[in-house]
Amino acid sequence: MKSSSPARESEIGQLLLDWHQDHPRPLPWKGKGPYETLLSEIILQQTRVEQGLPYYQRFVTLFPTINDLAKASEDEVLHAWQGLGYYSRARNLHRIARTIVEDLDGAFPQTYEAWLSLKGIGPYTAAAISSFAFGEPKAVLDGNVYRVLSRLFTPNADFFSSGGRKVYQELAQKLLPTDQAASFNQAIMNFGAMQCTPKQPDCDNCLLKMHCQAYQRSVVPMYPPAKQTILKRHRYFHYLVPVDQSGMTWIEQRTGNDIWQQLYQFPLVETLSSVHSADIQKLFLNKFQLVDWNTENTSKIYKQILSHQVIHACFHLLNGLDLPQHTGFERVKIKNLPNFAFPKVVHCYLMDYSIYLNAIHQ
DNA sequence: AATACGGGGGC
DNA sequence: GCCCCAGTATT
Repeated sequence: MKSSSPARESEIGQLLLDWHQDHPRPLPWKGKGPYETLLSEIILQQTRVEQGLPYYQRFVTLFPTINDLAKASEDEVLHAWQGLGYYSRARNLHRIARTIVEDLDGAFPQTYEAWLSLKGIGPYTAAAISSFAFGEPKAVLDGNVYRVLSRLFTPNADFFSSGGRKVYQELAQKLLPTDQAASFNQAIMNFGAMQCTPKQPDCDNCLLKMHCQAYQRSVVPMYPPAKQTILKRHRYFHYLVPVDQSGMTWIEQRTGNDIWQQLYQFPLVETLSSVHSADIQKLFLNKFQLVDWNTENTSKIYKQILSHQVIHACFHLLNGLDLPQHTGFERVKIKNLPNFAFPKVVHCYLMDYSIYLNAIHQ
């Protein structure tokens, strides 16, 4: 670790606070109560301010207080969330509101640990809410803070591992003046968003350049280090949805040391490169050599599906069926399959004894 | 440690 | 069109 001293750390902390004073970013949830803080922080998880803003406005209009949010049905909350993505955030937010109103008598948690114990609140959000709304001296560590710290101190630690993240958390904590936690957390995040930007940061006009290790060594573009990318290969999943005259289909259970262990799926052949339809058919005939089926019919039924999202949807469907717990093909009544839609990627229609899978794009 | 969740933005 | 994004829960 590069040399650093408490005096230097507090100087950097003060400079960030000064910068924040000179570069205010007024947002509607600033300086409001814990409810508005909670709303904004959940909405802003993985979401840009510009995208989240209209949703924040919608929520404070529809649900002005935490009591209104707790009283609302989950359906109403999800509807207000529509289009924002990561919908479990909405469910968690709703549950948190009910917990606070019903279990905590309307008293908001105040400490970092208390917030952290709620589902949907992780280390970042717990630090953000407890510091913004209650002055808890806990440093936030989000993507902006990570970038700023990385350039300032160029620590030899991998942010994307649990141990490395701890190094960054401690760096941030050391900079935080305990009596100005809220302002400091705002300051360092805004500094990352506005000054110490991912691309083309304005280093010439940066009031931290004297303290910035990356700048001093002229290696700012090298920081923060990119997440080491594990070599990704394409996997092509070809599903077959066979249906016989009696309205039965086949499914299989995944085995082996791979994703989705033990989960059920439509019969699958996997290839490492894309394959023409005729060749896929041969692969399936090979796989099903013991099964007597009508090639002419089935050839029209299978579809080549490349997205793993489809697999995910498949096991949701198939898990709902009561199946024997052993490996191999199972016969299932096609008419017993529930009427379902693959979320976002594929719609499934049941027509006569055939299933058609259609890729759709939203 | 790896994976899923979901939109929008950038190349 | 494809790749990326960095918070949280789950496995």
